[in-house]
Amino acid sequence: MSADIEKALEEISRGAEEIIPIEELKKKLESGRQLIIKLGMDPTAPDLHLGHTVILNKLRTFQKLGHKIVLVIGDFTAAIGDPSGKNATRPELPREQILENAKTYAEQAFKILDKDLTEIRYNSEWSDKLGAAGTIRLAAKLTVARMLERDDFAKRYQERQPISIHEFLYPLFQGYDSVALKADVELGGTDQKFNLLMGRELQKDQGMEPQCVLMMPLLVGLDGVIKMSKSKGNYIGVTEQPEEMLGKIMSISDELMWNYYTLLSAKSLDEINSLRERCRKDELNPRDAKLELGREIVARYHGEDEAQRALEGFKNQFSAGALPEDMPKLTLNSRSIPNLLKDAGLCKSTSEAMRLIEQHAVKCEGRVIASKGEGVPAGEAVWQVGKRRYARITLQSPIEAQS
RNA sequence: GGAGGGGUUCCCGAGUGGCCAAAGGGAUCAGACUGUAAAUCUGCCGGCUCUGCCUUCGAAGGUUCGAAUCCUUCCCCCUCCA
Repeated sequence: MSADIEKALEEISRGAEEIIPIEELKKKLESGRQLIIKLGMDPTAPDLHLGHTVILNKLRTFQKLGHKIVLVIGDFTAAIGDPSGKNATRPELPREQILENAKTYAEQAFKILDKDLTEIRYNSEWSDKLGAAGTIRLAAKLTVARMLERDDFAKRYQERQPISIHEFLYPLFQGYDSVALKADVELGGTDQKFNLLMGRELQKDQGMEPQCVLMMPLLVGLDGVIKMSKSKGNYIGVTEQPEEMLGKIMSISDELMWNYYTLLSAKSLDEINSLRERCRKDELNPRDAKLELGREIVARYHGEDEAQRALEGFKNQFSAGALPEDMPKLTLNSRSIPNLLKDAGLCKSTSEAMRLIEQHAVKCEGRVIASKGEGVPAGEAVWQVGKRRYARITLQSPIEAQS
């Protein structure tokens, strides 16, 4: 095996949970031809977050090696809803919603992928043509026993949770995508193993060279417990502002930071291990290691300058206690402090504002507001709620003190 | 088609006529401690013109001085039998 192939394989394997079978992948790479790399996307969540980028980064690796990326938008299969890792049947999505989601998805994916080297396909293109007869032929490829081996189905079956027949079809259609595209490699999360392997089965059945399967681990969300997902609110979106992004990365636990380093950073494993070792020996404050991770990730989506700016802002604000550089500027005319906070969007409701005032969480020009009945003179002032919410508010007329 | 179980505030889950804006836990949020980390402790945890008022317990009606709790109809979910 040549040194180039060796290097490519190393790059591809990095951070991967599992590659099946690695020998075949080696052979494919050695063949020298342009490989077709497939990634299926279930267009249910339109906003891309760092969790999705783990796999997109891997696709980018393939792209850099000159291979062809095919993003398969599962507009057909979305009508089924991927049962992977679910303990319940998924709701069906309306068609327009699917297309809308897919569009947003693709746009955001191009923050990472080279648009010119990426092909986007919709799987309804070939799946629609199958028809009822084709679907039955497809369904004949797999036995119920095999299907029930799947962990998620097995679990649901055992727990007497319902499994709809159509959910059995999902892996088959996803596998059929690989047949239609003649995919060489398919990427996916570890929860996709069964579906990914189905592609191999069906391709073999068609007398094709079966695809290799590369699985990436799921990225854990900000809470450090469950996987990153929009619906759980524990995510960092790729379109988020630099400050927001950096702030969120800084709020993850130290332990999670190393996981993020492995899956998201472009640094070599050696570099990462060295950082880790230095933290362990107290030569490096874990906070600084985290700042470096944050800088790298912000730079990826917003550029080096923006990252540097966010980094400085963060240091000033939290290490030196300064005010953030840009905060919302508002002109208001409110009748009491709770109303002011609500009007400014710093609190959801006046009730919440009152609670926060009682908890000494509200500051005006750095001074803690002791009572909701305090008077406030007209003019500009910086208001702060908690550690993160700020606004520069110009008050048109003074707020009278109340008892 | 038949039998049974269930829908409670962000989530889980108690409550079966007044003491219920609704126990307990979780999540979030805030305060203390910090490195805007974790852990820990404390508080808050429907809304408002806030010592009071208004809206919430699947939906709509009804009984009652008073209903999340009782009655009627409807909607939805689940289990078992076929």
